[in-house]
Amino acid sequence: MRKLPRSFYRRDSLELAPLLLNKLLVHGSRVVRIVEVEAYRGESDPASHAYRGCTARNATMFGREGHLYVYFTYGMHWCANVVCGEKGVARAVLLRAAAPVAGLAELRAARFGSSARRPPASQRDRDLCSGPAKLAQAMGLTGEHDGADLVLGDLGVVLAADGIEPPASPGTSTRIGLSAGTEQPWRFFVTGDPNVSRR
DNA sequence: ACCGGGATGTTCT
DNA sequence: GAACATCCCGGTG
Repeated sequence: MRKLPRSFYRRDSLELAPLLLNKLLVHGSRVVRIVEVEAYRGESDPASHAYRGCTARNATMFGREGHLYVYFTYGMHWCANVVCGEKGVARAVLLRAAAPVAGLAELRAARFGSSARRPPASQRDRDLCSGPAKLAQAMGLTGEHDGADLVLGDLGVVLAADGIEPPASPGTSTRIGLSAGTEQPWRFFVTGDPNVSRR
């Protein structure tokens, strides 16, 4: 398991997004393998939080590459992005889904509660991280992790590579859940992985 | 299986 | 006041 250097993040979000597939996201003892992402491209992208410039909410997106951008939405959900590009240029990749790898008990507790009873059919492993807010909830990522440096491992959050390469031909589609910028095929996913979010 | 609506509160117009 | 990079549950077929 090899932590990714700063230079890995020094690319445009469109280039970084498919490279994030099959990378490991680590938070303490919890480890997941990223299987679905979306690229966002700042000022030129009407779907991006940075489309109308830098605000208190999206400031991390304009900051240094290799940091987490975590935002709050729909009054109850957190979503996590990886900031890339160069400082001052708002580029980020939304982490949309992942496969559980380690720390399954903690992932389940964070998503479904710590009750010891047998989970119902809806509480399957593929429901742990099969969406951006589910992924953040399972991994325990909230506003306190906004701005965390993945290269330094701030707050125990790290991005790492193991033996698994990104897919040579990832699946692609338009981005999900938007009302603008819906034309660009800037969603990338590991074809056939059961943890990829469903439409 | 699919579809519709409610939850819940921050951010920006 | 509206929108929101979402999710869950309960309806119906």
